[in-house]
Amino acid sequence: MIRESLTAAIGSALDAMGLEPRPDVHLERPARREHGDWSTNVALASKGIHGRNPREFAADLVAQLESQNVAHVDSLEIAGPGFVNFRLADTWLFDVLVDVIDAGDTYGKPDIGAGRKVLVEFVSSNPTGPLHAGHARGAIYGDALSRLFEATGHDVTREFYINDRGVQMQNFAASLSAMRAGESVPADGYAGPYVAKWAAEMPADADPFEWGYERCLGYIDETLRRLGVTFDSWFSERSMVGGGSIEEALTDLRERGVVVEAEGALWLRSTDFGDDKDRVLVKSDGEFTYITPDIAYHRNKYARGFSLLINVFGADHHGYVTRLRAAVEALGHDPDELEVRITQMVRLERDGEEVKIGKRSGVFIELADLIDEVGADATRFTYLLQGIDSQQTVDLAAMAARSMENPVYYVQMAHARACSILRKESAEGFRRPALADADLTLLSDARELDVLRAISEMNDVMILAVRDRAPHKVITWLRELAAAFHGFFHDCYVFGNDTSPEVTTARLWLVEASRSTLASGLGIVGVSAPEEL
RNA sequence: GCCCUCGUAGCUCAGGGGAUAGAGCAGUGGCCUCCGGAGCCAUGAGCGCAGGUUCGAAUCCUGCCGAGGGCGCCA
Repeated sequence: MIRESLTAAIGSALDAMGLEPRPDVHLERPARREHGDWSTNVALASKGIHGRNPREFAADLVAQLESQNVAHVDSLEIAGPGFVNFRLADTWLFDVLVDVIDAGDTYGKPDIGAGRKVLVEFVSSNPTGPLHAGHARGAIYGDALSRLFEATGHDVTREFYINDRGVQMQNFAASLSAMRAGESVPADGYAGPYVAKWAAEMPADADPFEWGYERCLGYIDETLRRLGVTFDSWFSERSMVGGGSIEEALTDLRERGVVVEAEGALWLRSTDFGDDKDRVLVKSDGEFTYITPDIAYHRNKYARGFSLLINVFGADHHGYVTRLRAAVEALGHDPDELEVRITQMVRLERDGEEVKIGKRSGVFIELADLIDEVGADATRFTYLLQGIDSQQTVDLAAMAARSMENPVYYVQMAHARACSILRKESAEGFRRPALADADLTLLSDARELDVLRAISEMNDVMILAVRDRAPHKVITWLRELAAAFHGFFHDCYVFGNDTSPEVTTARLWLVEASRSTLASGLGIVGVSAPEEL
């Protein structure tokens, strides 16, 4: 690949110049085409090593590179304070096309993980009611991140932690019972319409706790599946109570001397590990606080041999992060292996009016309703448009629109158009020569080359997206690729009246490569790639 | 009061310490004998404020202002 060959060429040029120690070489795609196809700032960045004027150093570097006759490189120039810009022949883009066709679905997916075991915990909502729209961001982000890890060679486990023990579950069961008996729900109970609906379904002899638990979790799973989100593992909090692992965690903490008894309670000395106050583990009434099973849960995660733990939390739980990290550190684990990603809130609008979400607000939008209204693909794509660090505002009508202004439709349309051209190829009975026999140099239109340039960026985008845990970078790139393809589609007819068979052949291979890359990219974010819309 | 995230074009948002900060929508103006005009092209407008680090800052650091969220022996 071109990045590797250019990096290697610069490296050996630096060696030939006797630069010690050899600096890291950063190659980038300049924002402006006038600055060439590729650019390196190494003459600037290594000023501390060579101590020379960066432009003079760059001149020597260019001379070295020119003597190497690097493949595809047309010309080199020094620009600005000391950048070295590479201007490449279009032939490098034809290699990209060949790479895509050869690699198929594996194109642009670097093996960064080398099988590294990653646990992604997300959603983990209480099994006391349906998922609502507020859960969508975490669900979609967690799943897309998992897909991104998988696509880059990681061994991913998606896990849902079930808080199936404690006061909330008891309130929920009590509410079901009361509703079933025609009584009003307890003061701290659940009163949403779904409770009445489920209570009516509940058999008279059912245990409301167990029945409600199954009913609710089944519905959560069903809703998530409709979004294309499936979990490999459902981890029950109750399972730890029966198995004694909470007690083991407490014993472990005691032996490590990081707990203290005071005021009738057992406290974790979390201030020793960066927390701003110590936390109660066992209340004076003998009950655990909510953090105690969680400590045991995370102790279990480490014990299962994952080398990276990722927790996706909503912004309303961010205050919990410090004490959780303090707790795992108190257990002697490396807190750097635990990464907590916080998703900021999403404001849903309809006609400019905020649509309220929240179980207790009366008019909450169930996630299932959202999927009904806009569809799984549009929901996923829209929620992934932006990074999770920013609060997001989305309009339901815009999300559901079946027009090119809707980014999900725009990208899927590019794929569908590619498919329509390939269908036309069959319909016309066109006999396309093998790729090796195609003359790709006929792809000389700026539109054609722009498509190849966009395709060529996939590998770099994947590296950055997984490094930054940022699936939205894949989305941004997909939109650019789709834009390039639409431009090509508009200006370069594959079966035009005055298109020669040779040009048709080259363009068909370009269409094939585009279709493959679009489908692959959509797969990484979990959005379908229909052949027709 | 303390902690977290954010502040970029009229709106929704991209932006890897690099060169003249990008895209969509909205606005204005162009372009339809042919693969889907559900489109394509052009055009105006912007880094909250003030310092600092650096050859170079939207990006890193500090302070201020503004928005959202969080600070329990609740989960």
